[in-house]
Parts: sequence; C-alpha cells; structure tokens
Amino acid sequence: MKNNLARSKPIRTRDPERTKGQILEAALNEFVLHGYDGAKVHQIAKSAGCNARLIYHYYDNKERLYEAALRSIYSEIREREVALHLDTLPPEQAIMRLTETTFDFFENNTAFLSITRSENLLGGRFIAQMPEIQQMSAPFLEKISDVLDRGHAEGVFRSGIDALQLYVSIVALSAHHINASHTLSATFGRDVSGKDWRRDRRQHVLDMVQSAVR
Amino acid sequence: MKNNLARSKPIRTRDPERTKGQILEAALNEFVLHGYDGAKVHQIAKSAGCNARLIYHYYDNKERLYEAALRSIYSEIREREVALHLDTLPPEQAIMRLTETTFDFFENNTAFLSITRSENLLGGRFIAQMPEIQQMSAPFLEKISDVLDRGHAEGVFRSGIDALQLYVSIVALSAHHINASHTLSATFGRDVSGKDWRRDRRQHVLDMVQSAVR
DNA sequence: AAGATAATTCAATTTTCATTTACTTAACGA
DNA sequence: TCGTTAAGTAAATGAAAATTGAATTATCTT
Repeated sequence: MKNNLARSKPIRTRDPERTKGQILEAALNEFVLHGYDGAKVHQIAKSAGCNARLIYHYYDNKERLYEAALRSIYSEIREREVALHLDTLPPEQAIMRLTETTFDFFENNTAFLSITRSENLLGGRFIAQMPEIQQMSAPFLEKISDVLDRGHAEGVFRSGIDALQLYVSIVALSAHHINASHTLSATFGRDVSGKDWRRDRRQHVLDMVQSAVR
Repeated sequence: MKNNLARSKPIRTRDPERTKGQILEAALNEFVLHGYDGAKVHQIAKSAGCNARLIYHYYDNKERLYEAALRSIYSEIREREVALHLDTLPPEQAIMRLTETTFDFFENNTAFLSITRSENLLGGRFIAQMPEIQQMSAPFLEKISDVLDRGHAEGVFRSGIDALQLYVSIVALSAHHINASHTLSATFGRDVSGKDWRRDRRQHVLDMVQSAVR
C-alpha cells in the first residue's frame, strides 16, 4: 500500500570509488573544521552525501577514517615540495622560493595546518604509526642541507645553519598567525587574517629568513 | 543495618575556596591534555578529587568552566610580560630578553600553548567574548614599539620593523616546535622535544631575532 | 537471465557523556 | 543546641553520537 507511485528515494547510483573518495574528502573537511573529537560521523556522511553506515563499510571506524585523512594530507604537501626543484636554483633564490612556497601553501590550504593541529592535540597518536610519512620527508631535508652548503661555499650564506632548524623556522613563521589567528586577533585587536596584514606578514617573513641565512 | 562500623566515605572536609580552586586547576589540566571536546567533566571531577556535581555547583556548565580556565591562563602570561621592564634596558638587550623570556615561558608552561591551540580549534568562540584580554595586551605592544623606536634612533636597529609582526615572529619561533612537537618528530625522525634539540633551538631563535632587528 | 556479490539504506543498539534530581550532612549564626 | 544554608554525594536521566543488524537492490559474472 506504500511506495506505489513517486518513490521518494533519491536513487543513488552505485560507485564504490566515488563514494569512498567523497567520504574521505568530507572527512578531511570535518576534521579540519572541528578536530578529531569535534567531528561527527553522521555529519561527515551527510556532507559526503551518503549514509553513515557506508563509512563503516569502507573505513571500519572513525579512527581509521581519520588515519586516511591524515595520510592523504601529508602526501599532498610532500608532492609539492618535490616539485620545488631546489637543486636547480642559486642558493639565495632557492631559500626564498622555499619560503614563499611554504607561506603561500599554508595560506591557501588550511587543511594541512588544521589536521596537524588536531594530530598534535591527540599527542601524535596516529602519525606515530605511519612510518611512510617519515620516509617521504627525509630526502627533502637533505635537499635543504645541500642548498645551505652550496650557499656557504659560494660565500653568500653564513656557516653553521642547521637545515632542520631553518625549516622549522620557516614553517613557524608561515604558520603561526594562521594557526593562532583567532587568539591573536582577539588579543591584539587586529584582524590578522585580513588581506592587508597577511601581505605585510609575507614580506616580514621573507625579510627575516633572508637576514637569517646571510 | 549498614554502615555501622568503619564507614567507607573519605570524610571530605568542606572548603568551597579550595574545591573551586581544585576544580579550576584540574580543568586546566584536562583541557590542556585533550582540548575542549576531548576533556570529560567526570574526569575533571575525579582529578580534582571531588564529585562531578560540584562542577555544576561552582561553574554552571562545561563552557563556563572552560572560560574560567582560559581567563586564568591569559592572566598569567600578561603578568609575566609586565614584569619584564623592557623600558629599563638598552634596545638590543630588551629584544633579546623578550625573546629569551618568551621562549622559556612556552617551554616551561605547556598550558598556555595548549589552551591557545584548543581555542583556535574552536574558532575563537570563547576568547572573542572576553574584552578584558585585549585590554591586558595593548600596552605591552606599545612597549615593544618604543624599544624598536629607541633602537632605531640609536642606530642599532634597522628601520620599519612593525612591533606586532616582530612579536608574532618571536612567538612563532618559540612556539611552533612545541605546538607541533609530535608531528615534527614523526615527520623528520628527530625528537624535537629532547633537551639537546631544544637547547639548539633556543640559540637558533635568538640568532634569528637578532639578525632580524639589526 | 539467474545467481552472486557487494553497495546502500533504514532503523536499531550501545556507548558515552553532560547535566539533573533527590538526598545527606557539615558548618555556622542566633 | 537548633535550624538554616550551602557543601557534598550517589545515582538517574536524557540527549548525542558511534557502531551494528538486517534487509534491499544495483551491478557484475557467467
């Protein structure tokens, strides 16, 4: 007696790949927005346009889904870094380009910083289980080290700069005002997420990195 | 027929001040450890050595309790900054002292950075409602600005340094490796929370700030 | 075209957790 | 010392949220 005419179901066509992908994308979004504990499985399903049960079908549970999101976000940033080709540039240009790229990447991809923040809040519980992430990063650090050596040999860089320290500094300078935009804005009464302030910040960071290596 | 001999209750003496304080302290700890969503009211009560009902007795609800924790942590850092007396030092020393103090403060007080991280994850929902925090911070920024002017007049600092940019940079350089210690350690296979690395970091940050103002 | 597989849905079920109800009792002033 | 008030406890409530059971049906294989 029911469902005879005008069936109400949306008639979702089947496509596991698409579904799995949509779930991952939606999950990334929700984790970015609310962190691990703040993100809700049903909301992820809704935003992926599918049923919550499917999340368990494809990813077993919330933790595994989070791991997948974490992995995907790290792949992305490392791919970018590989594309930099630091070794083909003169030392000074290489460092400046690294700084610019890093700065711009964080500004345009809130996802990486947000997920990183969430992961650190969790005490690194998940990333510690992913050896592949470390393997992606080691070669990158070597490239920076090479640039620094080259610059020193050419007499344009000071000596004794540690590649990891420098990279952490570049990330720090590029990330903090984004990571802490709300508290900074509230504390100092200036909108640090505004376009003007960010442009000034970019220049300030570039100046700072430059005078640090010279 | 029950409870005749050897009563099992711990006989807690009454002391509203103490209880209220213990709750706040425990709350701070839990929020630091797990963020707002991750912290559990019952766990806070347990860690405060009291009944969960008392949290509602003294703080109405979880949100108010979090606000109280947030306020208390910000008071602390501003008090420290006032105690710096930047105006009594020669410009270079003043900036170095500010940097050292900031660096050491973050290293020894994980609470501030953790709460800040949590608050930013929440989109600044709570701090935006606390105008008193901004009022605590404005005078501090002016002092930095004075130091920079003084340094420029004396010919030891370069011109055109913005006080807020510089302060954000000092905080960024001092905080990022703490905020992101788990992801950094996992990514680069170095324990950035170890004593050695932190000592090196301190020197690196001091060098960087110094060459930024000169 | 039948049967198998697995994608998908809907509606539980279970868990977790903030908040409340109802009660007990210590402290304190009159 | 009596009675009021507020401090404190134990257990329940109820809502939110993660997870699962069981049925449905699209798609693929043969």
